[in-house]
Amino acid sequence: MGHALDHTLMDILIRRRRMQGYEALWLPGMDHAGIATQNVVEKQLAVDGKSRHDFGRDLFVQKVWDWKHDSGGAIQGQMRRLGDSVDWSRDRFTLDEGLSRAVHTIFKRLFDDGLIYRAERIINWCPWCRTALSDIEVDHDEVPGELISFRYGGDQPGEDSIVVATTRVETMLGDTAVAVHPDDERYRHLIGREVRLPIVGRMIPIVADEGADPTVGTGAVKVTPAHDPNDFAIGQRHGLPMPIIMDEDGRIANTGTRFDGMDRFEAREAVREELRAQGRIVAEKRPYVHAIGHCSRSDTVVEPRLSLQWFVRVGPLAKAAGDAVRDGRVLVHPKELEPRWFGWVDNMHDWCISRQLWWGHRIPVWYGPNGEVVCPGPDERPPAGWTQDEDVLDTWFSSGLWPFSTLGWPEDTPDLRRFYPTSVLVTGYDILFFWVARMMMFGLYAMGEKPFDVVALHGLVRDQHGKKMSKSRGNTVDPLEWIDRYGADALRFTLARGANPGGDQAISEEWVAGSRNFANKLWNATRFALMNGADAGAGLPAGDELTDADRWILGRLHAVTREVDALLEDFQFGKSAEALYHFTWDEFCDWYLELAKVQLQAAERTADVTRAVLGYVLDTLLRLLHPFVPFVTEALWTALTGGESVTIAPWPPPEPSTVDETEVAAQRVAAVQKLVTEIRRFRSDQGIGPGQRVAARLSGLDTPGLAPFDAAIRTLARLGQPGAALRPTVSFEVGLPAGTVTIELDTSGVIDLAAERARLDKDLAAARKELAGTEAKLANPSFTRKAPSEVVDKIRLRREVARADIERIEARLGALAAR
RNA sequence: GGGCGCGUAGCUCAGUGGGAGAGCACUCGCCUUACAAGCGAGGGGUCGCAGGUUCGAAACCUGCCGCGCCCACCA
Repeated sequence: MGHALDHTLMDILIRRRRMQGYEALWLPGMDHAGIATQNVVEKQLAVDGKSRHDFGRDLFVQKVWDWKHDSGGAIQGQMRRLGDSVDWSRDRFTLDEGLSRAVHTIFKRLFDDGLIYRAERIINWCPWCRTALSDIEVDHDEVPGELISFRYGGDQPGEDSIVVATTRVETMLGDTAVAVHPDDERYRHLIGREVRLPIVGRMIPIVADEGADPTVGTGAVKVTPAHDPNDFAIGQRHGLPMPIIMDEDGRIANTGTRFDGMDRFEAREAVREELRAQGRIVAEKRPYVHAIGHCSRSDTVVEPRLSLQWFVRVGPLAKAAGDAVRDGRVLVHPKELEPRWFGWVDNMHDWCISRQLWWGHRIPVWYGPNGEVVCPGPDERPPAGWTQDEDVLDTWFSSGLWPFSTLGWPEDTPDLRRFYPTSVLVTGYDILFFWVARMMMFGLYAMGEKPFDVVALHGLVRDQHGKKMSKSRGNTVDPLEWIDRYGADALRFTLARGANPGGDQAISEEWVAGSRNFANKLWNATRFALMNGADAGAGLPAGDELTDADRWILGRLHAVTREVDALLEDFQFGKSAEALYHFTWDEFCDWYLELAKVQLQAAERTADVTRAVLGYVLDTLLRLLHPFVPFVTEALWTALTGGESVTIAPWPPPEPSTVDETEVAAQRVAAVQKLVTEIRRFRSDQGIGPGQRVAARLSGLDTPGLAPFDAAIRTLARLGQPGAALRPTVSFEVGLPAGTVTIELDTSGVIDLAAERARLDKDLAAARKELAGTEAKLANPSFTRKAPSEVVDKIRLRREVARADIERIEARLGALAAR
């Protein structure tokens, strides 16, 4: 689902840019783990004579790298599960040639610059995948374990002894020292002496090392240099032996004890019990909850292990990646995620890039018969008889090349010159370090320039309760199922609507159904417009021919256009989708279309103007919605305009057209909405059926300028014309900012007095509350003195409205009581 | 241990100094000639708790409680 989100957001940006006249290039790629993602390159279309129409579909170039074969860990995992029935031999697969060349090229450059080296280090080893892992491929989870304290030495009376503690007892088989802090008075007398290592029987020294923290545990720490990063550092400082006591599968090995061949967890218990039998255990804490590393792929507990691996010296690369954001060349959006970026690039360990997998880009280093090590270039041949390193590269090593290798690097291609650096990378924040950081480091290093201007990060797609989707939880959904049921547009609109920068989104089938309903609404609205001769080619009529309703919807349309423009420039997908949703449904469909129905019945010229406005608004609206709802808008827009495709239609310009007086029009329409809603409310409270047309006299329409809306109000509120013989049995008033309208109805003598009283009581209570609130504020001298005058004026107006409402409602209630 | 963030309607979430909002869910009434995947009306919130700043706080500050994520070689 995350892939669907990437694609959706990216495609929204792309479609808008193309409609704006940019040449936009979308570079999707399948990375090793099957994560689909993409990048966009956009450049203002240059002066090569192409009109906007010329670059319709065929300039929408997509380069799809089929990297899915390059999936070391994932395929390795599958192989294990499938067993040996599949032929997984290395030469059954081929790597993309261009990518291999790019990988080789950058490896050599880094190698020659001394930024790649081979060394014996403690690395994270996954005994299940049987490979080294980089730091970020390890997840730290809290698990209940045990903390065992036990005694070394002291076998004979008077013999030196020292108590150490560990959660991994079995590692004691590889201990080569015990370390204490040099200033620790408790152990000063022991420094330089030796104790006998239980079970194994070797004598090991007690060394003084700053790395031992006197405040932790007993202050004495056992040292297993080959199986713990701290201990490795201590071992290096003191020149200790570093025996490896575990094989690649995580079994005890080469200790010369009976534990050899035993799985590490099995050995943990066995060694503990052996120590217990020897009476050495002085304390046991269980459960002892502590964070331990798990392989992010197989969830196996990772084992720190001394081994010979290849590393990237990340110092200068990470510094450059941090600086690019620090000095503003690259924008991390939203900005709140910047600290996360800096925290990482500024404290990065060297990157272990060698993997002991059978699939992937092999490390381009050859070894000679006398220990020579060379890295020949892609076009060079290693000396005959030399052998290539068996290890392959971390998948993220090749992924990091993506922004430029997809454009042809290392060749100097026109694409590369034109489109690098790219404009924006859209991806989830969960991949910031894995991938974005690699691209930044390699882009800055290989190209000498940032790979993108903006990193626009979105969040994770979660289930309807905000829980992370996972196979084990069983709450994953297949986007294709929803697409089958509700359409691709519905899924896309849902994802776009929920996408707030850097924020996770909960998604459920109900949301998708709601989006489907929206698309359906849009469809029906357009159908209605077409049935009534909406004319998108007529152009906008002159201002003085427009009704207030026309002016209002046009003003709103232009406001929404500007709003959506601004929001999309800021990657606010959710808010732009929301703005379009509400404009379409709540304003265009619910009100303008209803008002238009009346105008279409009016004089011929008025009807024609309405048809032109309908065409104009829908044409614009469909173009605005196109990036969000591409398929439906394509069908509707081509039907409406007869144009070739909305994908190559121009994006609506932000400038409002020659519509004036929208402010007055907006006020009048707002008054109509209030009036109609109040009449409907009265009807509803009185139990007058929606289909029942009731004759009514409206008075007071002139003052708020609503006289032209008389027919519209009657249609919307289902009121009939008052015949000469109308004898109103009931009347009520609606207070509007610019005047009060009185409605007199003939309800054939039937009126639900209790309901009417309840309605008025409720209004009265609200008005009294409003009056009390506003009066309290205005009675406060510091408010009138310190608050801005426009705020004070607004409160005064509200107070006056409340007073008028109360007076009117109380009079009505009084009249009611008299009956 | 460090960093970031979140607690607003039943659920999922917007709102970030001046009248508490959306979608879905819920109640009532409607097959009203674009749409029942719909229309109309309505109910529902001490905006986590406590202080503070301010004329005014859901919003800004401090503390507390609860939750989440990322980073981290503490035995």
